[in-house]
Formats: sequence, structure tokens, C-alpha cells
Amino acid sequence: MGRAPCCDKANVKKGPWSPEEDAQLKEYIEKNGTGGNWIALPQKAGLRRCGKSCRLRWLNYLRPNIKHGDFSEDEDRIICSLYVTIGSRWSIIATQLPGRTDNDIKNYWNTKLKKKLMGAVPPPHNYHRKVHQPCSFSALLHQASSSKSSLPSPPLSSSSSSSLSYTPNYYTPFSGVDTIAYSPSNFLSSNSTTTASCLLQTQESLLGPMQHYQVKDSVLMFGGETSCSSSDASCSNNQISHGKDQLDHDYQQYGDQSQQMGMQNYFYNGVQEQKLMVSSSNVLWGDQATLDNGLEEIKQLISSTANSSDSFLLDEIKIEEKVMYY
DNA sequence: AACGTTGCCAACCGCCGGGGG
DNA sequence: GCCCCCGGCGGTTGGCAACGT
Repeated sequence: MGRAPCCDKANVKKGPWSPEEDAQLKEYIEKNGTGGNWIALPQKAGLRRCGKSCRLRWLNYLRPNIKHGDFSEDEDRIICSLYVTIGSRWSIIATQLPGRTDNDIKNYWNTKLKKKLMGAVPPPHNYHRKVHQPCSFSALLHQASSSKSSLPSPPLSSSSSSSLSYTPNYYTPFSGVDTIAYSPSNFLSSNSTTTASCLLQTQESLLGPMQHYQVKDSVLMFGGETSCSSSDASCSNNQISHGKDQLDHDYQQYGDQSQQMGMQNYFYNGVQEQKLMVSSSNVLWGDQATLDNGLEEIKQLISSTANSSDSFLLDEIKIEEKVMYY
């Protein structure tokens, strides 16, 4: 027994909205507002549409100040940073991008940004991970970012969720069982974008530069002998999360490298993003005390980030709202 | 030119939580 | 405290256009 449908499906029109319907809905809402009742609205407006459909059409398309078209680099960076921090909370991410809707951002992420990031960034250097659990960087990113599925224990399963199935080009194309190492110059000398830098931060935070991975059967795999089982698809948390000390160490290491490479400005943003990862890790898998620390860190970081990015302003209420999700 | 594939995006679906009775 | 209604959300899908063969 499912829930009763929100409207009489036999008598409502589905599919694309016509210009006439758009005009009708827009005119009604501009005159009368939504009245706080979307279910009743279509009838009042003389539309043969489901209330939910009207709401969606208004919010995603007809509402004033909706921004369509390409996303800017700044918007990319914000989306990336927030995705890494809070996961696929598109509505929250949308609040940081005026004029953009959650649907827009979600579509943009799924169709372009994710691929752009995956394509731009090789695995971080000097990683030598042992092969056990099939996974991809994107799967890791997803796991670490999706607080709903990560709590209380984030499994690294390739089959437990459809969200973990990725097209082959997201995998780094290796064959056989190899131990592989990446030089930082591969990345730093490439045409890296700020969004790519964000993902690098993510990968470094999640994987850790001192750990190992290997590749088997063209699939990137990692994890320890004892802590990860492919048969029950479970992994211990420490495979993909580690403490603040480790992350601070990571940051220091990459900060030094960035200076050597003349990338201070580039990594200046990276510093903030990297530290954001620390908060994220703590919030995702830490205890209550660390979670509280994470909140404070997020507040500080975001307020400092706000100085360098006008569009990246989060007030306390929104931050707390975010943390409530955890 | 015809057909198949891929990418994009608007719209739908179903679940969840909040609020009110 | 329970139930119901509704809004909101994230995941998914269908249709169309662009592109490739």
C-alpha cells in the first residue's frame, strides 16, 4: 500500500509545459501568490496540472531572477567545495548560488562538472594502495560526501548502490596488477582548473598520500588486508578517512610543494578547501566532540572564505542547518 | 541520407519530515 | 501520541538535439 497520489493522475497533464501554460501559471502567481497551497493552485489557476508540477515549473523556470546558461568558474568552485563538504544537498548548494536552482545544479553536476573533474585529475602522487575493494575516485568522493549513506559506517561497495556505478572512463585505465605512483608534476603542470584543484584536495583528503593502492583488472582498488572485505562489501572507516593530524600533515606537504612549484595563489584557495576537508571528515565520521569542533571550523573557514569570494557567503543559520543533516 | 549513440535537461517519482488537527 | 496533508528534496527518466559512423 503506497501513499495516495497527490492529485488525480487521470485528469492532469504531464510532460513539457506549453508557453500558454507557463503564462497562465506565471500570471496567476504574480497576481495571487501561491497561497501556500500548491495542491489547490492548479485548479484555481485553471491548469490541468499536478500541484507539484506547478511548483517545480515555477521554482525551476518561471520564478523571477532565474539564471540560465553556463556556470562560471566561481560557481564551479562553490559547487565542488560544497559537494565535498555536504554531499548532494542540492537545495543547500543552490542557496549559495543566486539564480541557480537545485535542479540546475544537480543536472550540471551530473552531466558536466563530475566528468570535468574526473577527467582533469589523475590519482594523487605516491599512492600505493593494496588491491581489495573495487572502487573509483568518484565512488569514494560520493561515499565520503553522502552523509546519509556514510553514517554510521561508510561501506565501500561496488554493488550496494546504483550511485556507485560509474562509466568506465571514470576509472583510470590500468591493466594487470601494478603498483603505481604519480608525480605531482603531472598534475601541477597540467591545465588544472580551480575545480580540479578542489577535487585533488578531496582525493588527498580521502585517500591520504601515505597510503597504498593497486590496480587490478582495470579497476582501481584499495584498502587494507584486514579491514576491508570484498565478500561482504564492508570496509572499515579508516580506509578513506583519517585524522586531522594526518590531514594537517598532508596540507603541509602539499603546501610546501605548491610553493616550490610557484603555486602559492593556487594553493591559497587549496588551503581553505583542504581545511574544509578536515571539517568534513570529522563531521562525517567523528564523535560528537569532533562534530562540534567541525562546526566551529566550518564557521571560521567559511567566514574567511567569504572574504575572498563574495558569492560564498554562509550565515550561521545556514551552517547550523547544514550540520543538522549530519 | 539513414541510423545509432551520446549528452543534456526538463520533468516526474517516491520518500521524508514538519505542521496542524 | 497519532494520523494526514503538504512541501521539499534527491534520484531517475524520457525526449530531444547534437554528434558520429
